[in-house]
Amino acid sequence: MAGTGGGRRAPITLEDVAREAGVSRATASRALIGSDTVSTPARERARAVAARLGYAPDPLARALAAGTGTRLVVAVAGPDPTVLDDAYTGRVVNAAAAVGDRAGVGVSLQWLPLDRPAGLDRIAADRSVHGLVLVNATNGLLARVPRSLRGRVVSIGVGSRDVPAVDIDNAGGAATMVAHLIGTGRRRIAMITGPRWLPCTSRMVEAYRATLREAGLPARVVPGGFAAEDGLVGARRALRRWPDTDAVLAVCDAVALGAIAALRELGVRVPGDVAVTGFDDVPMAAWGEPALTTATHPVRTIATTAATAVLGGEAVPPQTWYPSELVLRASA
Amino acid sequence: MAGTGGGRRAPITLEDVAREAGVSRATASRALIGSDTVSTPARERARAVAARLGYAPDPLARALAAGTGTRLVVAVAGPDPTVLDDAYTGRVVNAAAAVGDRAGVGVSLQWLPLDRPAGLDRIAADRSVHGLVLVNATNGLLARVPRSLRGRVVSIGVGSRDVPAVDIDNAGGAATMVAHLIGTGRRRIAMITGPRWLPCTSRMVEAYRATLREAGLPARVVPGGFAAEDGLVGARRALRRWPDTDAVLAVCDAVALGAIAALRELGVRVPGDVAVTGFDDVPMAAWGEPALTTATHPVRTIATTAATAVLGGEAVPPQTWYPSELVLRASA
DNA sequence: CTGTTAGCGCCTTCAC
DNA sequence: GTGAAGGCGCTAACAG
Repeated sequence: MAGTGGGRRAPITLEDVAREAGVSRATASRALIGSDTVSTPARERARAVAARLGYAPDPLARALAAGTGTRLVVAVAGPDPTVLDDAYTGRVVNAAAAVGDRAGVGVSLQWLPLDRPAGLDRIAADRSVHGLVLVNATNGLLARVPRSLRGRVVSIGVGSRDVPAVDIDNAGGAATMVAHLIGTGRRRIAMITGPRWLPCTSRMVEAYRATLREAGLPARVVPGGFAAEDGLVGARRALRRWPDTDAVLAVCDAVALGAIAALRELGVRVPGDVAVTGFDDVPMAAWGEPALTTATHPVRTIATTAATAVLGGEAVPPQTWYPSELVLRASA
Repeated sequence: MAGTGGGRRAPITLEDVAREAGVSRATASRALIGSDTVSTPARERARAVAARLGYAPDPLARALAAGTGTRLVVAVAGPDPTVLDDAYTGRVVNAAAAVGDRAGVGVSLQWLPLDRPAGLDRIAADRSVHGLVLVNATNGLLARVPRSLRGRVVSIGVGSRDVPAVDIDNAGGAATMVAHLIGTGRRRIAMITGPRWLPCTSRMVEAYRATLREAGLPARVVPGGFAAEDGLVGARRALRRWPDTDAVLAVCDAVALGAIAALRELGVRVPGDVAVTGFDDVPMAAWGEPALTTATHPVRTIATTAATAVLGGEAVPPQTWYPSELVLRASA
C-alpha cells in the first residue's frame, strides 16, 4: 500500500494531526481515544488525517500523562535467581513481550525471593510499571501484594482473593494421566512432585491422590522439583522404597527424562517394567527413547491471557484454567 | 535498613529532593545526574537527600525529556512467526528483560519477516523504542537498517559495517568438534546444517569444510534447520546418499536428537556405528540415550552483552564472538 | 461540543 | 554555580 514510506526524522505528533484536521489537540485526542463527547464530523476528520499521516500516539507521553507505566514486570518467585533461566520462564516472557509490543509496553524480568517480599513493594512503588505478572507465586507472597497493584496484577499459578490466577488445569491433567495408567494395567503408581515450596503443583498431587483413592490404590509420593536431576533422584528413591513400582508419574517432562535415566541405570525397562509419564509436552520430549507420553501445557496461551489482562486493565475471572490434553507416545 | 517501608501512594519526585535539599530542581537534577557544573556541597546535599528519601528518577519522564524510548525491541528474523516460539528466542528475551529491568526499560518481541523489511522502518519511527536487538538477521535485512537506528542496534548473529554483531564463535566450535571426531577415528563425517536463509550458521559450515579439507577428508553437507524434524530428515538423507557415513555433525542439539532418532530407526548404533554431535548444550541433551556430545552456547551472556550495549549506547566492537566449549558425553 | 489552560516528571537551554 | 523558564507529547480539568 504505497508504504508508510521513508520519512526519516518525522515524528508525527498529535499536534500535526490537530492542525491538519483543523481542530485543537484536545479534540483530536478525544476523537482518537474514542470519547463520545466529540461531534461525528470532527471525529471522522481527525481519524482520517491520523490514518493518512500514519500517526501513532507516543506510549511514553501517554503513560506519563495518564500516570500509568510503560512496562510489564514478570516476577518469578523462587528460592534463588536460577528460576529465571528456566525454559518455562522464557516462554512466559516471550508471550508477554509479544503482547506488549502492540501497546508499546515492554516486559521486564525479575526474580522474587521467596523470603523477601520487599521486591513487591519496589515494583508497586515504581511509576514506570504498568502491571505485574506473577509466576510461581506462593500464598505468602500473594498475601503481600500491595493494594496499589490491585487490578493490574495476575498470577500464573495460584491466585488469591485479590489476585486473579491463570494456569493450566493441572489437576485435571494429572487425573487423566493417572486414569490412563490405571487403564493400561498399572497398579503401583509413584509420583515425583514439583518443588516443595510451590503450591500450584500441589493441585497435581491432590488429583493424583484422589484418583488413586477412588480406584482403591495406594499413593506413593516422592518429593522432586522441575529439573531432570530431581527425576533421577526421585525415581531412584521411589524404586528403593517401593521396588514393585510399575509406573512413575513425573511433574514435568524434564523430571520424566531424569526418571527414565534412573530406570535405565537400574536395568528396568520403560515402559515394559515401569511406565513413565511427563507433563508439558516440550518439543524434545518426542525425540528420546522411548518417546515420552505426556500432557500438553499451553504456556503461550496462559501467558498471553495473563499479559492481556494486566495490560487491558479489565476485570478477570478469579481463576482461569486451561485444559491439558494427553499426548500418548511410547513411554506409558 | 529500616525498610523503604510502607509508603503507599508517595511517588517521590525530583521536586521533593530539591525542596528538602534547599536547591532548585535544576541543581538537584544536575547533582544526581553527575554533572560537574555543581558545587560539591550542593551535590552532596542533594545526593544525601535523594538517598534518604529513596528517590528514583522516573524512567518515563526521563525518556520523554531526552527523546529516548523506554523499550528494547528484540526482533527475530525468519520466514514465519513461529521463530518467536523457539527456546533460543526465549533465552535471548529473558536475558534482555533482566538487563533492562535495572534501567526501567522493558523488552518487546517482534517477528521480522525476511521479505518485508518495512518492520525495521516502523521500529525506527517508533519513539517509544530505545534500541533494537536483531536476532537471526540476514545480510539483506542488515542493509536495510535505517540510519536513525545507528548506535542503538546490535545483531545477535551476523553483523555489518553499521551494525555490530555479538555471537558465539560457532566457526571455532565447529572446527573443534570436527577435530574431535577425526581424533576419535571418524573419517566420513556428514553435516546437517541450519536453515538456508540464515547466514550466521554458514560460518559453521565453512569451518566444517575447512577442517575436513586440511585433513584431506571429503565434506558431506545436507541442508537442515533448527528443529528435530530437520535432523530426522537430514540424517536419513545423508545415510541414503553416503551409506558409509561414520559421523553426523548437527547444527544444534535438537537436530542431533532428530538424527539419532533416524539412525535408531535405521538400526544404526550410536556411537558404535555412527557418532552424532550437537551444538548448544541444552539441558535435556544430557539425558537422552546416548547422552549427547555437544558444545556450549552461552546465549545468556551473548544476549546480555547485546542488550547492555544497546542500552548503554556506548560503542561496541564490530564483532564479539564468545568461545564455545566441547562437552564430551556418550554420543561421539 | 470545543478550545484553552494545566499539568505528568524530568532535562536543558538561558540568564543571573 | 545556580535558578527560572520552556518543552518533550499527551490527557484531563476547566471554561466557553
